[in-house]
Amino acid sequence: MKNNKNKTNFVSILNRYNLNKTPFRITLLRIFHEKKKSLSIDEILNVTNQSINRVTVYRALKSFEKKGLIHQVPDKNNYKRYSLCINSCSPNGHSHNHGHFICDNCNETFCLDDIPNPDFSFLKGFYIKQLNLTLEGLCQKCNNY
Amino acid sequence: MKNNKNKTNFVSILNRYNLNKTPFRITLLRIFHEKKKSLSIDEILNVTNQSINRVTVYRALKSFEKKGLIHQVPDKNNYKRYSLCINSCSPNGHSHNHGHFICDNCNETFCLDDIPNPDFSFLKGFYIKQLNLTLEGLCQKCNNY
DNA sequence: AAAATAAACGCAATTCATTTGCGTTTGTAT
DNA sequence: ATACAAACGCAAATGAATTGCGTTTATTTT
Repeated sequence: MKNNKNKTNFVSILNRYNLNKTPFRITLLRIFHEKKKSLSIDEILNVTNQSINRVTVYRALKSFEKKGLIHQVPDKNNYKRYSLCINSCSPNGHSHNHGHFICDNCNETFCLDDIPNPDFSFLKGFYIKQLNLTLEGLCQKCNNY
Repeated sequence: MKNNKNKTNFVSILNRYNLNKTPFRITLLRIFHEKKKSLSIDEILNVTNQSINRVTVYRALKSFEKKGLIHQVPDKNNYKRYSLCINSCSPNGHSHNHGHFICDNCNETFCLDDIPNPDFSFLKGFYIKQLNLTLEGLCQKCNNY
């Protein structure tokens, strides 16, 4: 029951974002919701047990991004990482005011949903469209060992 | 006179950071000081009129970074970009509290030296080593047209 | 100041994440 | 049920960054 309900839920999300509902894309959306963190291509492939072609993952991520369902997040190693959009994203553009914490040790990425809004009034004449904030250091788990 | 003085200055900086003083590395350091912004490999090559090999630039940047003279900054397109370290960087580690503004139009990158320090006390248990702040939008020049 | 050693350099070749081409399969709309 | 568009898998291509290696230049030692 629960699974069925969730699946329906993911399907309706894909519907809302005008994305085709293939088995893999439903799975991909579920993975993002379950992991609650940013994901790299390899992390996705590991979860899916390599049953899906790497190129398919790249293309799915790209179309998810284009429709405003996920967004790219910065990564230490200049690889691509994606994270679910919280809100106010659309095919016309992304707008994010949440930051990311990347752990130097385990390489996990955490979304910081509520960053205190810094005062950028000193940037006279600049039009600020988007704020990207990335913290690096040690996450709770790695900091304790 | 002025040029000579500046050159001496760059040489002494390279000395302080234990870097070899080849003609190109002196030039590279000068470029960073003149441009006062983050630079990509291609931007550097353009300034040097392609008179230097691309691989040499990559290696110089890497050794500058290793010694704590420059640091990598995030880039929209996942290419490598580097920026002068303001202070408190060493071979043992980088620590930056300044942010960067990237213009969507002209693609210039501006260092924001004094960001108001946001309050991250809500990140209990996390050890924050580095803060990367990137703003995207339009710079003064592009905003006025 | 010359010789010895280490680092920087240029070139060609390699690596590796990401993208593209294309024929086939699957999802969606008529 | 049929037609059309999008997704898929495979192989090949792209392109930023790295590596190997022989040569040149900078630094250290004598």
